[in-house]
Amino acid sequence: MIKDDVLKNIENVYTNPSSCRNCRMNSLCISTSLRPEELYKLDQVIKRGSPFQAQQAIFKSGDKYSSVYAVRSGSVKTSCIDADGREQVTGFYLPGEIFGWDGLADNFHHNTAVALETTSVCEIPYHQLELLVSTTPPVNRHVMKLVGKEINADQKLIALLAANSAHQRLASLLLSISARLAQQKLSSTRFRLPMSRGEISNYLGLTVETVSRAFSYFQRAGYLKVNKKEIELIDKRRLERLLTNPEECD
Amino acid sequence: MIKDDVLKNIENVYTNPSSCRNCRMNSLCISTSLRPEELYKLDQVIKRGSPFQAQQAIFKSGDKYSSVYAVRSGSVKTSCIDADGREQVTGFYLPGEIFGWDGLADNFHHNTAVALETTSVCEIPYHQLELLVSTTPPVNRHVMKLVGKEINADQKLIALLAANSAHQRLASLLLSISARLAQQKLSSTRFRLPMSRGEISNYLGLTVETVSRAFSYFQRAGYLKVNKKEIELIDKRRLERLLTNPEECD
DNA sequence: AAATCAAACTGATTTAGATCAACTCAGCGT
DNA sequence: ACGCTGAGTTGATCTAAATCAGTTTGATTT
Repeated sequence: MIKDDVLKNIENVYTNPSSCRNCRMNSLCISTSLRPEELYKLDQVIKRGSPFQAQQAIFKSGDKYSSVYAVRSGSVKTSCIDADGREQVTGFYLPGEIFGWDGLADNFHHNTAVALETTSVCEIPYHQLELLVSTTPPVNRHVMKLVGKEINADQKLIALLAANSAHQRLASLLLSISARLAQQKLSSTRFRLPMSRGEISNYLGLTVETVSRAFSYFQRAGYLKVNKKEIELIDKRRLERLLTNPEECD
Repeated sequence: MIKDDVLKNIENVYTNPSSCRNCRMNSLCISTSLRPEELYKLDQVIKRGSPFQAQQAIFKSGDKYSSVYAVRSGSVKTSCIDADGREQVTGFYLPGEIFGWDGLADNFHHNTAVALETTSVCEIPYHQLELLVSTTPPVNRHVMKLVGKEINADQKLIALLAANSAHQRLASLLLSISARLAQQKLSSTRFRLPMSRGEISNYLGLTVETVSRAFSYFQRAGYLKVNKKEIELIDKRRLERLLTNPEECD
């Protein structure tokens, strides 16, 4: 019977280690709060390709928009080319996070997405997701939530860039990464930054020198320890206070 | 008969001056590219309240998210309160444009929306829109397009704030407003800015003094004429060149 | 292990825009 | 017709971050 077949597949969802059901990321990702039937449908639609190498593009600006992506392991930056032809980093994505909504408006990507290290992603073909959305209201609600998160993240960055000092911007990025790692039950105090100083400074609207000096200052002030990309947050409390206060310098 | 009733209502869509069908904005707004039946359903759902006065809030940060809004006439700013308690303007919305997606992620508004002048809006109750989305694929596609536009606009602003000078930022805002007015078949060279210098400078991550000086510089350089909020763009070409070039000063 | 090269750090100097301080001007109420 | 208020402009000064100019480190090649 067809019905038996479906049931057997639903069972697979429970045992297949690469299914959404068993994915370590599922609490953040697209499958959150879906019921088994919905999860099964989603699982059917997701493509799990081979990993991307560091610096490899997942999609490029101008590409036809066909999918959104969830980071499974590794990390990704998205960037666009602005009016004067320079790259502008618009986001960093860690495991469990979704990227690729930038093609929604006109079916072409405006961003380029690049793996920052060896990275595997789940590809969710947008056309399929659209079908799922229109037949399964909880999926619709969840997709809108994810898109909403992207909007809120972008607006948070706007506020950061418009009104905060170099120290505040870097502190904010470090605390954001820390909090996002915590959500994945990873250490929020010791971690390795997947991106270069150049990528950080570009994202924060600063120069590499300023970012480098900010790291040195934070270390001197005892807020953290840096060794290249290795970070240990020592006094998170004071970093947080930096964000709200006009900054008591040196 | 019920069917006759429906037909009669569809007819009303054609004659009722406040229906989406007859709205001057409909080429930009949510009703674009919808077929008569879909348009009719949308029309049924939209609330058209009495206009808001200047400075009046349409929704406030923390409000339960229940609707998105289309500007019918007038204009709106959205802003949020950032970490250190100061206001940060995140967007300006002109006739035909949609705002209010900031509540999508968690059903609470993160922004406050305020009328910049006497403004009338169409309110689209989100729950109803959600129903419409799940029963009418073209509506779904259109809603995703609109949300995508918001994401792209936010990312464009990120790039502007991260990498552009004061002159470039102001030029970019003026050209953006000009282009958006043109879409409404309004003059793209002579217009009245609905927002104050303070709101412009906040949005662009600058001070009022810097914005004021930039206006004066543009006028001296013959790019435009300013009289308080009245703007006449004289040399749009050169303003555009400002955005791409490292800026040939004075 | 010497040579090459890029990323990151640090110091000296410059500068765009912030800050501080007047001043102008258009309402607006009395 | 009067000051009063707040938005906007302009000028003088200050400063955070950019720019310019090395230096250090570490990875990769030979």
